[in-house]
Amino acid sequence: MAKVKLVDVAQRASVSKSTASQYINGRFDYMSKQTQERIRLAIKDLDYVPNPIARNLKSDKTKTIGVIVRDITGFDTSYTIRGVDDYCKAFGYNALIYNTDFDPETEAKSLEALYQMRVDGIIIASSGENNTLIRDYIDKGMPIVHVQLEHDGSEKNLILSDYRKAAFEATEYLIKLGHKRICFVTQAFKNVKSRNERYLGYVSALEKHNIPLDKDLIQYWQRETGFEHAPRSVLASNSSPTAFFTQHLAITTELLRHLNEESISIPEDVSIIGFDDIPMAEFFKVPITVVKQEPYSIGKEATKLLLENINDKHKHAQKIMIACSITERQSCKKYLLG
Amino acid sequence: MAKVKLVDVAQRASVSKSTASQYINGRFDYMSKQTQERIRLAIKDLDYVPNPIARNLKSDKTKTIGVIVRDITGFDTSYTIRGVDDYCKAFGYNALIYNTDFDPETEAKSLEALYQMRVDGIIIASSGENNTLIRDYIDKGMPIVHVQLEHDGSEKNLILSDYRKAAFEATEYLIKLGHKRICFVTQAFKNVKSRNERYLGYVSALEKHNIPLDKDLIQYWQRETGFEHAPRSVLASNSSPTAFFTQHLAITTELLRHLNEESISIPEDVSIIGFDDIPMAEFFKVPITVVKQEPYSIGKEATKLLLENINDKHKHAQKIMIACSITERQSCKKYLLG
DNA sequence: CTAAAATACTAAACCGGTTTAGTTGATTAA
DNA sequence: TTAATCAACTAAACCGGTTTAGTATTTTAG
Repeated sequence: MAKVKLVDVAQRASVSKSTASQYINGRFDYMSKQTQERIRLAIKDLDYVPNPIARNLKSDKTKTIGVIVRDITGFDTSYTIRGVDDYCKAFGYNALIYNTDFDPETEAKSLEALYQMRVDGIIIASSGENNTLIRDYIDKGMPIVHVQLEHDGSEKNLILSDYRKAAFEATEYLIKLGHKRICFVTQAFKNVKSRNERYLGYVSALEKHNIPLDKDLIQYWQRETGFEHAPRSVLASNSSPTAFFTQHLAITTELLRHLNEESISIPEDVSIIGFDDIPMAEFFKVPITVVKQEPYSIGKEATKLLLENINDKHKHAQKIMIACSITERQSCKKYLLG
Repeated sequence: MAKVKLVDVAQRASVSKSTASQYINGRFDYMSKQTQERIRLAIKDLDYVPNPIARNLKSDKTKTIGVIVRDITGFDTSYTIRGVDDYCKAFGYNALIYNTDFDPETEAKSLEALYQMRVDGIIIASSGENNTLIRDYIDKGMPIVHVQLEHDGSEKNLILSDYRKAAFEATEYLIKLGHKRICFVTQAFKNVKSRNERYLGYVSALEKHNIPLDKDLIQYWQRETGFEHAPRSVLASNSSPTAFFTQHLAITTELLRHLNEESISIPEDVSIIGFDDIPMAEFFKVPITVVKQEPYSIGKEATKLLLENINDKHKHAQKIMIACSITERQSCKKYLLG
């Protein structure tokens, strides 16, 4: 590869390495026009390209950040990454992606790998299982920005959707269509504040419209095992919901699959609104109405915040919330009965 | 951040930097057990982590590869990236993603950026507009593997789907359903061999079944301007196709949109088979039958080949083709008339 | 008993830049 | 006239490792 180094340039321009280096870095303060010209020519003639590794060694900066996500092939995730990457490139940074596949151990390993690699900072959509570990890295001086997920609330820098407001609006949207028994389908709350926020939004919409909260309408889903209670049986139960409000694309997808299998029609038999936009929804048998997040903006904002943290160590922590919006499609119908 | 360096370890273990370095690199050949133990402890006590930048400087390797794609948010592309990344991580490499958004100029810039960064190699799904440039980089010693696209055939290392076979099979699939007038919808061939290969597959299936080739059934689509002839008018023309065979997800999508708008039913009015799998196809009004590529495998194989090239300079070039498969859904029906 | 070989290390050069602390000759101010 | 200032550079240290060449001591072979 390119074997031309700074000494070669310096020699050809008949100056010292130091002067050549100054030129490369645009510090022409005490350098005659002729010298500048000579160096310029030498660089051009030799096709010289500075070695960033050597530079980084001295500066102790890598101009690289790490991004830890669950899976880059996720629809929203891929856009978050795009946002991160676009912002990075615009400021001369590179992003290294680490996929955890929802495994906290892989997450911990990724964190350590990025730390050892001495990336300048990390953006993480964390599992919540490694909170102490993450705090350790922050204490060691690694700037870290959380995205998408807030856990115990100890996160200092984070960018997320305004989950509470979004859930409130989605719930109210259904209520205004006449729905009163709305099934809220979520993953176990655990210590995930972002999930709880959605719940609070749901609850406050019910409260505003004087609809009593029915605990049986809170249904749980797990990535590994699916629904705790089959959607069919939930529909047939006493609480007999007229609408589902699913909290993740994965839940929406699995619900749709279940309903299809049971030949339960949407929106005739039950209405659905889901969190997260759906690819190619326009071609669905029933295009699903969703609460759309802004993954691209989240990626951009997260990177912006991270770079600020990297370049200004005493920047105060920030929590930024990004509005969601309802994309109305055809999975919710007016429910006229009491 | 971690300020502990090799000297600190050496000092604490009362050995020289050299010996400590040997230990770090697992060369215990001439080192007493006690010394090893002392160094081991020193590393542990000090929580020492070697600085990869310093290492790279000496080895002139970055343990990083570049990946140039059109857009990481693409469905297939995201899986290709996943394949690349998984393989990379397994061998201690990192992948840097560069999105070009189909712009040859951005592609050229990405190439240059990666070159300047001294990545160990590059995987590229190229536009075909920068072939000479790419050749220059190869000549400068940069290992480059092409994926997904073959252009003038001068590409030495490449991994792609077996387009000809796949197109043959898709066409034959339609023929066996009774279709004779199959509209082949493609981007302009230009010098893109991969597109031509598909065409050849289509043609040879027709030949095998003694169906004359009708040039009017070759229809063109462009990313910026869409269809050259509206699908509606193609259907109404003399060649009146009974099936469409679209060569890209983007084409399939736009065709679907057109047909929807014109209330042309699939598969009643016309059958469709498309290249590239479709996300969430199971929930479509009409789930589309597709020729599925294996983007994940392509990513893996490409990386495997690239790493081989990086570590064995005299490896001979390889062209690897990966089989596609038809995923039968509901967009093709038997066509019984002549 | 002695030379050769093996063991267990270390000093110093090196990777390719950046930066600090000078140096030199010309100009300016007192 | 002479010290102080300034313009235009350079030598050498430094970043944090790896590697080469070499040294001192012990063991083995003849």
